[in-house]
Amino acid sequence: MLISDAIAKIIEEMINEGQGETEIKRNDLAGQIGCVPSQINYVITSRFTPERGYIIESRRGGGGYIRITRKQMHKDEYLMHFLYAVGDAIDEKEAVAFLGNLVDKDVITEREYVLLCSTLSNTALSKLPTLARNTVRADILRHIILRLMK
Amino acid sequence: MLISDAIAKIIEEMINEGQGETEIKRNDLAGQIGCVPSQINYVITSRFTPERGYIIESRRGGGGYIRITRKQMHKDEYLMHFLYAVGDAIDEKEAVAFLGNLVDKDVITEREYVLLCSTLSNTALSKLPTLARNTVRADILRHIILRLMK
DNA sequence: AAACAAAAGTCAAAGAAAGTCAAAGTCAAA
DNA sequence: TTTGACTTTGACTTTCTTTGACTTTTGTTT
Repeated sequence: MLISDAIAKIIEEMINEGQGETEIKRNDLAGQIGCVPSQINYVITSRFTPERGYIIESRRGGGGYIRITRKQMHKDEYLMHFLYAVGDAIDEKEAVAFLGNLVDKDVITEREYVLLCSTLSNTALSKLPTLARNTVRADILRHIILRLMK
Repeated sequence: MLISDAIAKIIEEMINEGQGETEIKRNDLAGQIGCVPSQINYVITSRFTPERGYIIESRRGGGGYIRITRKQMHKDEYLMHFLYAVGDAIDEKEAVAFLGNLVDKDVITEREYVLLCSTLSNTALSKLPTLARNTVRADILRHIILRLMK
């Protein structure tokens, strides 16, 4: 398993134990795991992103910390937020992350998630050049969101 | 025998051993077989296609992989029939009719129907010229059907 | 206040995989 | 014998991860 995935798993557990919130000491955690401190940043920026519903706060210096909070939003808020956040182009990874959030918020079911993911996948859109793919995907995703807001 | 066929055979065996699913390391496999890595891609795109009931997922970079999943064909002949019936291109009206049928047969819910219709609508695909629209729609619809066969 | 120590942040280079694409080869059918 | 579908190959690109040197911010001590 990748170190980054292991780190992400540890952090997730901490967040669960802390009811949606945790505070980590970057250097300590890196020490425990046996990686360079900046890898913690990498994991946070690549996996605990706003699109996936996390908020990051931190402080340097003595008594410094990194706080990670899982965002609690309400359905309509989420949908509105997503509608804007989608933009006019979006890649598969990001789109899947958005839909994953909707599952977490019980806006869609796990099954709907799987089905909708398949409609947005690169392979489903493989006939299109990458650029067009991302704009068409954004169009489809926006349609989905609009439907859900009805 | 063609190298590509040999590769396909190996992959098939791996899928069988893995109960319908396997994860390959492209470079390793190419090394074992003694072909260039990109030939693995060729084999996958030419033989493990969605039309034949395979789903491909992959990741680049460290810890990268290619995952191939086979959908059990025999499981639902009804869907199988649909898969072929979709064809290369399909207009919105026809696609909606297909999905409607799935609702009638209780394969999908009314809500799933509405959501999926929105992903196949002309407005969602409005950026594409009519011709491309119908082929992309067919691709998406086939992906949906494959997912349902899981 | 100045200096020092203790965090966290930034960034770019190097490494590890997979993806893309087009040129060239093969081979059977027309 | 030309054509066209399918295959093989490899150069180049893109994505994701790991690492470490350097910077910035904050708290503590003199």
